[in-house]
Amino acid sequence: MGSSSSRLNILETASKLFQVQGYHATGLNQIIKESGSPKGSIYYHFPEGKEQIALEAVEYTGKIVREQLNKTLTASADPVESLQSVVQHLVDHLGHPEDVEGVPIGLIALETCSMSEKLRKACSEAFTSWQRLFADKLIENGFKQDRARELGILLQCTLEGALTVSVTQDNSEPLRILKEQIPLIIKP
Amino acid sequence: MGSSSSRLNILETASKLFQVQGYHATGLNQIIKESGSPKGSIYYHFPEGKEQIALEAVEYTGKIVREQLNKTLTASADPVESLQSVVQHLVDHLGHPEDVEGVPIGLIALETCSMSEKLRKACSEAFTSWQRLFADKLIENGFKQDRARELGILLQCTLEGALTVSVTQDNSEPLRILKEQIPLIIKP
DNA sequence: GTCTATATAAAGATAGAC
DNA sequence: GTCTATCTTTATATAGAC
Repeated sequence: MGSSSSRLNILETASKLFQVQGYHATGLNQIIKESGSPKGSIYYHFPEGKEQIALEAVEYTGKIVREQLNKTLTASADPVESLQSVVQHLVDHLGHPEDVEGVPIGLIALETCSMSEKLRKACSEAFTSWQRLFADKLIENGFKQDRARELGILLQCTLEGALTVSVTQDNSEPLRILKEQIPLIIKP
Repeated sequence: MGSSSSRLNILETASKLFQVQGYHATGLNQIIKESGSPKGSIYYHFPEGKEQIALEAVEYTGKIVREQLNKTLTASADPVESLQSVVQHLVDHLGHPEDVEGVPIGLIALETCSMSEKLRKACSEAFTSWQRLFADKLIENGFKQDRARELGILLQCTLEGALTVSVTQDNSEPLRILKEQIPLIIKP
């Protein structure tokens, strides 16, 4: 261990800050301060600086969200019901972005995709992995592979959008409407 | 006129930059440089500084997108067909964010909603106005008012999300899938 | 109304003692 | 591995000549 504890601590703090505030609004100074680590440590653990931290933060958040999605999706056998649980979970955490599942990576994706190809790819891969989880759930329930893939992408996009609009409007209605319309969208 | 030309020029330049790069990545210096206006002018026309420019840029972009949506939505009587045209229009402009309809205001909305209540409200109102355009189109075509409102919100969220994911993945597939699924989503 | 020079704060990054 | 002091650049913002 040794370094691990301090490194992970920085990464967790950075991940939360990047999610809520975005890449450019989050300064190294703030990461230092909130993580409790000194500025010297940050460049020891992440020698390539801010971009490296962001890259690892995106991968880290991608994995956490993947695990959370997996848990929620397997809680019920019915795909409609489990997808509705995913949306409900977002509604429940709307005002509390201190949890890692707040506004995942849409913000940092839009901020950095035209600036760093590395970061764009990392965000893209996180999105793809979530899409695949939705698709797999549908395949398990008898959907054809191509149709499941299509719906997986559509679902992830719709979630991303409804979350963005709910946060912006400070209102859970967009997410609640999406939840109600899930049965309509999930059709073979 | 007099001031109008210079002022509008700054606003148009700022709107494009905010859309593509976001609020924090866009510096006043860059707005000055690309608009050709001198730094003195920017504080003459926008005495409250960057936040005022961003606020007016969001309102400006909201209006431009509203006008563009209106045009596309009235081109065909059929709501499914005209909504598909809206999506196709986004696909066509994916790689060219120099047009104002590139990645409208999702980025600046996420960046600023937890930082400035003024800006959050401006973004929220732009979203609402677009949702209303979709709803009105559906009401014209015999949808009940409540159902049309619901679908208007869902459509705007889905567009926002599919655009975000398409830009991030550098791939029009998410938007194209959405286009194909519009008939499935638009059900009374 | 236009433009330049400058003030001031904060960013990312580095050096080097411990 | 940890911490501090500091370098350099850039950001927003202002003052004041023209």
